Amino acid sequence: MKKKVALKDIAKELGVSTALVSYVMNNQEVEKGVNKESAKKIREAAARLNYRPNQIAKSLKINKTYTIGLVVADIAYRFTTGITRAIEAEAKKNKYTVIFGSSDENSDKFQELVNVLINRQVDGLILVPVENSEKEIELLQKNDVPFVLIDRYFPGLDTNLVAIDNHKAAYQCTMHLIKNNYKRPAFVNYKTKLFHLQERKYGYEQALKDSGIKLNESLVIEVREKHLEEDIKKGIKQLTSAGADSVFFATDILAIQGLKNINALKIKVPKELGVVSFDESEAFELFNCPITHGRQPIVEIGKQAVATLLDLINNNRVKRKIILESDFVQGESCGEA
Amino acid sequence: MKKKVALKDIAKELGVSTALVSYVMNNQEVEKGVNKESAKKIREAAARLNYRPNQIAKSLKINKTYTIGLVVADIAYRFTTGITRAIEAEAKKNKYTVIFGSSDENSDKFQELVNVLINRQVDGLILVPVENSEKEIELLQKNDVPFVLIDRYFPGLDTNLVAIDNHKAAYQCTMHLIKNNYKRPAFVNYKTKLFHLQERKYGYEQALKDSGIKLNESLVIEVREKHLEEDIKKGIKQLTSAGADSVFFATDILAIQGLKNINALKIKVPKELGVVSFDESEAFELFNCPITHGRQPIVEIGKQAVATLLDLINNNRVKRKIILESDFVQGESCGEA
DNA sequence: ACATTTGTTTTAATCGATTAAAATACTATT
DNA sequence: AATAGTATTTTAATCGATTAAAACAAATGT
Repeated sequence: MKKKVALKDIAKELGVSTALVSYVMNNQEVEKGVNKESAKKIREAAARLNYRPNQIAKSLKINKTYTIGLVVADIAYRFTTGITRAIEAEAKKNKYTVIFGSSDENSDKFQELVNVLINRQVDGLILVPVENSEKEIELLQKNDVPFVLIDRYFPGLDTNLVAIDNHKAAYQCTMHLIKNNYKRPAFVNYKTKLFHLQERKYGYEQALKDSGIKLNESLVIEVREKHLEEDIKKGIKQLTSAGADSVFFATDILAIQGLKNINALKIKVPKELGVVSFDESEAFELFNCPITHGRQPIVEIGKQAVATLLDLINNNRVKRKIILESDFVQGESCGEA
Repeated sequence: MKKKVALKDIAKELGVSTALVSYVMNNQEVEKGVNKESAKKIREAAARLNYRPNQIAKSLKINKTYTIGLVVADIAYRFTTGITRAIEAEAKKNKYTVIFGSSDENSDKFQELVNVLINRQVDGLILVPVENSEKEIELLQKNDVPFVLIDRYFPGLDTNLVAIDNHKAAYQCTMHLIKNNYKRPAFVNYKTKLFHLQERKYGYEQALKDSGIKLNESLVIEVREKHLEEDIKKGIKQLTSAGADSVFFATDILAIQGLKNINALKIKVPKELGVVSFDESEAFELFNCPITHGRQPIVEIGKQAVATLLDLINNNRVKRKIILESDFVQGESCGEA
């Protein structure tokens, strides 16, 4: 790479000091009372030499990088692409850049990523925490690193967060099945300790309870993330033979895998099996019928997360637990009501 | 944020110089002949004070950030999630971090992203160029910025690149239809100047020619990216009424939208219409039958791109145009052969 | 003529690391 | 005790910016 042009080079070229050049390059010519002629010459020289300020040197001096670190759970999730877009857009509005990494639901990788980002002096972090990452989160807290959790959080930790009311959302989805006259709704979830997915389970259970339907353990399927395809296949078979008349998938990924198997078994949706999913997927578009699903306000989550983080960074000691409502999108996969 | 612990703080704590601490923190104690006792004390103090090296200060001094800038075309593409994963993994093996941004197929945003990354002193760039970004690419070349183009490139520009043989891939896909006795294969593509998509078109045309099938303009659909849904809908109607017996979609996104419409029109695949796609999508899993498609060697593209870029960065003046072969995945959407 | 004011520019320290070269502290040898 | 040799540590410049404070220059007032 060609040697880069520095402030010094412009200064030398014109026989002025670097201070003057710096003032002009930062558009402080008026405050600092730089002669108009000089400013013009400096600007011209900068353009001529194709000067690009070294952001790193600047950051070192001002102790601020205007960078947000974002750690997502898996780059392949639809939630991830959405939230990344939303956060990038919102950050940009505030002149921040986003550096981004995916933990792939692995707590070691999560920790490593967080450390890399901190070493790169990001001004703050937006995190989608993974299973077993509480310790790392606590450490961040202890070290006063500005951060906001999104999508997921730990009820035992008093952190800033932006998420949705998963209990309510799941309750709503399950209730929708029941109201549409399904008597034996099954539930497919990950086998996990993650709070937000536990909440979805409790929501499901609460809906059954409030409707006087007895919880049937063989209608609750919990699959291992590492053995998704295998476990889902078994799960769908189990719930059909256990007499489920409908199923609520806790995530879009689970729904896709589930529907794949439902297709393979030639089970008709919604006639033979009602289906509700939480979160949607592009894949749903190719299914025989539109899938009814809960929908997260992704853009809003991104906005709130960035806003909260910037407040933290600017030393406004905020404490915010923002719980947003999710939408519900009526499809044709479980009746019309 | 709590004031961070610097080298100086450790040095002061122990009453030694920063040089000594630096040597130990970089595991150069043996080369630099640091006393074992001292090294131990320094390490302990670093741990006790929770020292985290300031990567920015280091980068400024050594004039290297160990960072690769990646600009993708759209974060929602499946190609993007795959290539990002592959590049991140490969970069990590070489102790590089990836900073990443999405241009959303917009050349202004592309240019802006490239500039942000350069100002942040990335050591090099991996770029998926967009329409009308030639000028920016030429500028990079003129300024000796190390970069590698992937997926797409400009035949008029002599740059390092890693891509696939799109002509051949499209030829193969089209030929597959013809060999399976389809006489009137249609082609759905974006309306674009992008070379790689033009190549796919030429591949389609060549296959027809070599099979003695006359090119029928009304079987070639070109949709505007900004009006995808609208144009695809019209296009599918057009090609069916023009008597197409099969269709080759130039990308997975086009295929999804196309199949959605094919479903809506209750056209049976493969009986009434054969389908081949280039690139696959998770969505295909929910279609009535597995979709036959060309597949890019994404991991390999990522590996080669990183390898080439690192060679460039390390001043090995390489010139590489790596054109990889794509695979072909047999489904059931256009016969069995 | 000198002090004061206003306008413009420079000086020099600083951010947190790295590192070549110099300095200092030991040990061993004669 | 002087010298040489080795081991260990410190000094100080540097990367490319920022910025408070000092310096300089020209214009104005008395």
